[in-house]
Amino acid sequence: MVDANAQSEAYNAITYPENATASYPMNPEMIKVACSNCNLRELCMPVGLNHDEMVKLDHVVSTRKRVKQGGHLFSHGDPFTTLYAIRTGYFKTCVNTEDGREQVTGFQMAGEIIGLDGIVSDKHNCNAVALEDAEVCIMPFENVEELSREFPVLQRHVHKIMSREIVRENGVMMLLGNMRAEERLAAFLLNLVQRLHARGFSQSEFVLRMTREEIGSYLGMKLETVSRTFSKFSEDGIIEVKQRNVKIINPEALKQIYNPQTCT
Amino acid sequence: MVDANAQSEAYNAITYPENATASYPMNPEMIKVACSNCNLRELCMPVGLNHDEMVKLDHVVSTRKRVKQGGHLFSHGDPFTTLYAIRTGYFKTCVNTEDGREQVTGFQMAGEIIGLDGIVSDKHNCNAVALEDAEVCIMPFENVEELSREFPVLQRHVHKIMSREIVRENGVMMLLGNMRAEERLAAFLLNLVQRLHARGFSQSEFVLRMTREEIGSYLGMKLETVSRTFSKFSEDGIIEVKQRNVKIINPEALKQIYNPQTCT
DNA sequence: TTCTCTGTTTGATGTATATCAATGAGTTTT
DNA sequence: AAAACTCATTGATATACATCAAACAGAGAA
Repeated sequence: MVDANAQSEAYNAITYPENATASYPMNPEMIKVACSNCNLRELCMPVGLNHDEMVKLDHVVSTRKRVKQGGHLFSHGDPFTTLYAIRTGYFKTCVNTEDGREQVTGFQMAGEIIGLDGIVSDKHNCNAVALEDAEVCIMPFENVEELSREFPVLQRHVHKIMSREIVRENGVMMLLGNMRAEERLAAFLLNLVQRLHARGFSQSEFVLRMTREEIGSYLGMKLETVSRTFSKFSEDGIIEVKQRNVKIINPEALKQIYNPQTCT
Repeated sequence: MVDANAQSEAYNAITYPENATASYPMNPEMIKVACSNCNLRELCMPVGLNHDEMVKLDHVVSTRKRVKQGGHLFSHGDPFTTLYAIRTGYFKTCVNTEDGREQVTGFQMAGEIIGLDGIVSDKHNCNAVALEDAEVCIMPFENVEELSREFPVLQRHVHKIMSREIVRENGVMMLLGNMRAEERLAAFLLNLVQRLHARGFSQSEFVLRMTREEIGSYLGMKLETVSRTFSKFSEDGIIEVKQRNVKIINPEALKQIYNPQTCT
């Protein structure tokens, strides 16, 4: 029903120098990189730069780094030095209570920026875990700030990224505080499909990268409730679900269930 | 048991030119202002600036504005042009669903910055409502960005403020997604008292500026549950409550109830 | 193939919190 | 001072979701 690998591999096709790792013998996971010919540019970098500016911007990103499925890009308490732009793969960010409860605070995909939580205290305040083998661009925050002072358009872009994250979290608070299970899951699916569509994927079919438990953690419900709500949607003919393969049959019905907040 | 007005009036004592409003005849709510002698400086501005830098920073803040209790500092959809630093009074920020449900996304007090939600789309994405008569400093975002490019210390400060908001919201997501009513209220009270203490108020006694319903909206529970939980804490000898007056008798017990996340 | 493991689905039952309802306390208006 | 209003408290009952439990499905490993 859905090609399980299409989402990831579309971006694995990006080329970079074959000998890149050779210049960083101490860390084979580090890879040299240039934004100016990255096809995710519009997703993670400001638009409307001239050639000179693009060349300078290349210096923001120093190298790349690979993270295996289940691996931590960073963990709570790690010193913060850099932001990361996701190139391929999916991540979750999460915080934990002392007694081991986990709250997923977001799912991130290609082109999205991760690590903003670390700026305030120079330490990361959450964990970033790869949901599948992933590759990120390393953007040392010193560089970002330095170039931001030089390029107002980059400065504005950085501010917008942070503001977008604040607004996104406002929306999650609304979900968690005011909405019922069906509304939460509808909102989640609509958001996911919208972001995938912006990356050139189908508006209707996709593969979930996370478990029912992780979805539940994000949406403040138990995995059984997530599963039951999927089944309910399926019985109602709104979606087709088979394990992690999802096909949206009736997006309008989903939108109706998710009484959309005026603030989106 | 608690002096209901102390919190507000402590900051009303700040002086500013008596004839300030006269220079803005078109809008008597606008008041000229200087940060360099504002006693909230350390709360809303970076520390470690020399005299010249301070003078320049004064230009970030153009004027002040008063908002009456219940008045909107800004509303969802309003064009975004400026950040606001709260000088006196308390605010809530909230978002609404189409069908009228409200989610309070935060309570803000003196020295805190409000309006970051507007940067991403040049429109405000939430409402800011004064919980009591309030006064804010207007900081046109153009000015903030311009001076940020000039002063790395201000730039870093702005980034930290935005990052802090992201981390705060992560914590609220944890509350809403994983915690029970008692844990939520304990966390809320501890956070409030900590912020008030940082402003020179008592660590134990304070006056709530918001209704049970607003607390409930913030914490994802109904006003009756908020009230019952207050009563429970009171019966257990952890706090004393009378209407909006709260006295914390046993802060350790509160901390124990609020199984603190490792991420704070 | 069969075994094992992890993740998913579905059913039966329990519970924290919501809902409905009435009373009470403070504050402002008349 | 009484009336009218908003906000808070408390009780009785309802319910959405959690919890407990068992079966099931797909992916690797032996």
